[in-house]
Amino acid sequence: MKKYKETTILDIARELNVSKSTVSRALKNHHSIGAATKKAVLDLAKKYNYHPNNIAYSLSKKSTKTIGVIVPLLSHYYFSTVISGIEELAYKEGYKVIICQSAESYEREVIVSQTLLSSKVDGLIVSISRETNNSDHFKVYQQKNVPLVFFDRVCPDLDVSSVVIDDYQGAFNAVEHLIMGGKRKIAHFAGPPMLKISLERIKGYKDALLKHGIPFDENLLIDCGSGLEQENGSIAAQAMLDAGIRPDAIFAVCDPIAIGVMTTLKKNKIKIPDEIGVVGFCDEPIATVIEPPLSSLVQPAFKIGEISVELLLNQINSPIPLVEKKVLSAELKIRESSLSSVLNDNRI
Amino acid sequence: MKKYKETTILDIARELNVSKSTVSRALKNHHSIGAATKKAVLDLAKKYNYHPNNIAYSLSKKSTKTIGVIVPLLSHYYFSTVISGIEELAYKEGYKVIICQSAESYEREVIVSQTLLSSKVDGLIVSISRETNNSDHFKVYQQKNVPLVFFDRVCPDLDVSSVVIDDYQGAFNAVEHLIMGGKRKIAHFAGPPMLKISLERIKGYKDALLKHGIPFDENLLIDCGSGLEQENGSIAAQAMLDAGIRPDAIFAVCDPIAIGVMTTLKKNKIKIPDEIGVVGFCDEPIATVIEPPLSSLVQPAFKIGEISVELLLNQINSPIPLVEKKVLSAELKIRESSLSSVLNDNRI
DNA sequence: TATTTTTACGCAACCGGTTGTGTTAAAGCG
DNA sequence: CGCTTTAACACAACCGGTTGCGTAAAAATA
Repeated sequence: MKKYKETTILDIARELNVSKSTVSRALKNHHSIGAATKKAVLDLAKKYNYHPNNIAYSLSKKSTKTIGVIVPLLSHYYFSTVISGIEELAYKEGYKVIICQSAESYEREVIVSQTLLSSKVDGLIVSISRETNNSDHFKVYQQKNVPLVFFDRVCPDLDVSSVVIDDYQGAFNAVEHLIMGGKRKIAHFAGPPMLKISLERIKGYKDALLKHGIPFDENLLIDCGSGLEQENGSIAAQAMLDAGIRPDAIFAVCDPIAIGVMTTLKKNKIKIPDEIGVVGFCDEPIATVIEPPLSSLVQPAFKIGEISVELLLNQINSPIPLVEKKVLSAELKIRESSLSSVLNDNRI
Repeated sequence: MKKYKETTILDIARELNVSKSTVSRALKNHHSIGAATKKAVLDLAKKYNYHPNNIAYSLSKKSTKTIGVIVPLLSHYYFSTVISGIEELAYKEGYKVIICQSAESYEREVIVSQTLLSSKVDGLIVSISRETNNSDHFKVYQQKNVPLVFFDRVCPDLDVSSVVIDDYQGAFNAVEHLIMGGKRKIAHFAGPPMLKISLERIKGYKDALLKHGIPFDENLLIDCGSGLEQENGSIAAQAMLDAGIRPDAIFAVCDPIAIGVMTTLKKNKIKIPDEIGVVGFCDEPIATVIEPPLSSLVQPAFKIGEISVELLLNQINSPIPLVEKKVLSAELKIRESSLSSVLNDNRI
């Protein structure tokens, strides 16, 4: 499309027989500009529908007033909620937000992080893809002193600000809740070992068993493959049943997996929660809709977004490098899927 | 954070005793640069970890190679899928994507559209908020000749490129399907009248009734308030039941509403689909998980995203203004929620 | 060998803002 | 009334790239 000639500061200056700097200053109400001049400039700006050129501004100020965000997938309720939290605070502080998805691909993550770097974002908020096991593309940020905050999924080898939830404690509580309900043979459908959160949740699972004197059984630690989707849960659950493994409860690394597990269990006419209780992680909206409603660990997603921005701004405004790590706790929301009928009998 | 001195094209030029332009051209493999010089430049660029400054590039080229996207909410599976489609094609064509949400707020939509304009996006793809009934903020785009594409939710008073699905036909098919299943007293839970899609779906609903000789009943056209969330559906459904209105089928303007309706029906011990059949619109993933699985109209969301980019690029590359309107059809996915037991008897 | 091409690169303007440093005339001061 | 302030604005450099045009030397051609 043929380009439209934007009216610039210079156009206004010429028409008013003043200098560029005068117009620039008039536009931002600088004190050293006469009232009459100011009015003339403002009027003309309105008349010509003047819009400042952010690009030029950014180039001269060396700041874009923009923060970049990279998430694995937008289509997860959790991530889109975090983003809402990020936007809320960012806009309030006069920052724009550029959102990118890595689509759970390491390669794509590298590309968008470089693009964002070249676009000179003032800071970056990231939750890494599940494939990512190299952090060189983020080290460049550190090298160039551009503020970085990780949330939820962090790079274990990077010492940067982060806000995560206490996966260990969350997992521990979930499993203990199942034990309290009289469950003894509790399986864990685990996430990709690449992600620290997977490992933390496994640890919480094991420690809860340990605390209650239940020996850890290798066969009950189920690998869901590389995916975190419903399908992976379904397949893994069927495989488990086919292998003759029959737990009395399942703690899944995330809700989609839990949902997949539940559909498979129902298909196999296994009663939830009586025969097998289920607990998920994340509390996606779907958890309340499935039958029976799924117990899950609620993560304060919106707050995580806000805190991420807060930590980022702290870095942006700090004269020296800053590293802050926040840990929030996930709250166990008990619904029917884990409400064993023996619950009351076994409660301590 | 104290700013890190980025190495620029000029730094490299000085160290090599060549001019800026030579370095610039060497970096992009221009033919008029000697092989030795090229290599020297590339080597030094790598050594200093040079990253081109996109801001400067954009300023001089008057093109940011960026397309803006505004959606009402990221947390809807439909929208995030459209975005994936947009990103896919955009990246392939060398464009970056900036995603913003209006949060279904007119005010926020105006702000982000202005921000995007100042950021000099090369084009904008929009699905408007449900509050929006003024299009001045988009007219500025037209005025400045920056390409615009609407998808799904369009501004009725703007003559611009758009890609929408055939809401009328979709609704018609859904309702006819219910009629074929023997349903006669079919209610429609409608969307906000601000949105054209709501009106189209109402029209399809009415015409399907008409075709099959069923008189339209005002009382069966239910207003869900301004929201499109599950809660709105629940409330409206309960209100309907409380008013003594008892249809034998419900066609909901979207899946969340349908889900809300279903939960209320189930709470009232009404059997789905035997007593009341339900059909939604959008085919969110949740539709397959709820019990019984929800019949819905599948929108080719990913494709809608791709086509939006295609239409946008057509404009960007066209010497003259261009307006193309694409209409895709939604496919009815029949699941249990609308599979009336009398289906076979009544089929024509 | 004289002349034309080609190769390889430099110069400087330009994109649209911001900002430190003048400069001039009016106002304030003792 | 002479001198210092202050108000109001102009100049020009700068941010980091791109690009049209000019030019000198080397290569090709006549």
